[in-house]
Amino acid sequence: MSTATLVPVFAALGDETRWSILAALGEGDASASALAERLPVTRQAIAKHLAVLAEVGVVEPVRVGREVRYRVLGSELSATAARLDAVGREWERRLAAIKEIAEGL
Amino acid sequence: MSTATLVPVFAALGDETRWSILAALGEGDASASALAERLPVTRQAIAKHLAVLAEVGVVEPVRVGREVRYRVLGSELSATAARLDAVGREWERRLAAIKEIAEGL
DNA sequence: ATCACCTGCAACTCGATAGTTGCATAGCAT
DNA sequence: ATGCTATGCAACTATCGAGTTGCAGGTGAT
Repeated sequence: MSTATLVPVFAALGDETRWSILAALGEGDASASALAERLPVTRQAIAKHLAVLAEVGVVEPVRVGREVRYRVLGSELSATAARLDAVGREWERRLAAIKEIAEGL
Repeated sequence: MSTATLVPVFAALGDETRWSILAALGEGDASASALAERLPVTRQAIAKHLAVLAEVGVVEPVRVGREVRYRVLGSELSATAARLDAVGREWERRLAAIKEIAEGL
């Protein structure tokens, strides 16, 4: 995956409310309505957040009868982390190389 | 570090312009003015972005005479990646445990 | 000393988005 | 069939943030 698709994931993860939703989902799959009972925001707001999270693949909708439960995809977070780590290491490598050139080694 | 400090980092990384700034800095430290010559935004906009990035520790200001150059701290990105990976793995672990209980194993 | 250049601060515009309320729709249960 | 509950869609508000212009203050060089 390219960094172009990486940025929206970070944008999605850059919101406290979404993390509280993810934290709640960490205790088991839940629907927007169920989450709304535990969080201080309305169901519609949560539904929007879930849509954002689903869009970037951090969360996955699962139909159960008439309700739609959401599941956290921790593997996606780890995959994103792996890409970020690669970027960080690459930058370290390049700057180290530049530093060496600057020092005339 | 807690996830409370993690969120602002993701918010900072959830912007394309900031990534273009980071990419430019990857070719060597540079000041806001220098970056403004290479990017399609004004110096002040870049200065704001650099302030955001510095605030979360992704970038570091270095005074060189009358100018302020910025350096990317790739290690910070890797550290953030490590924390995100830990969160992702923890979620996978918890959901796997819940699944086992649900299946009566 | 003066000029050129870089940084810093403030005020403003504007688009995106978090959040709300209201209503319509659809599926389960009795 | 009817009522309860869940989702979906739409319109609206308000706040936040990205970007701009303008100007003041500092620091280096000649």
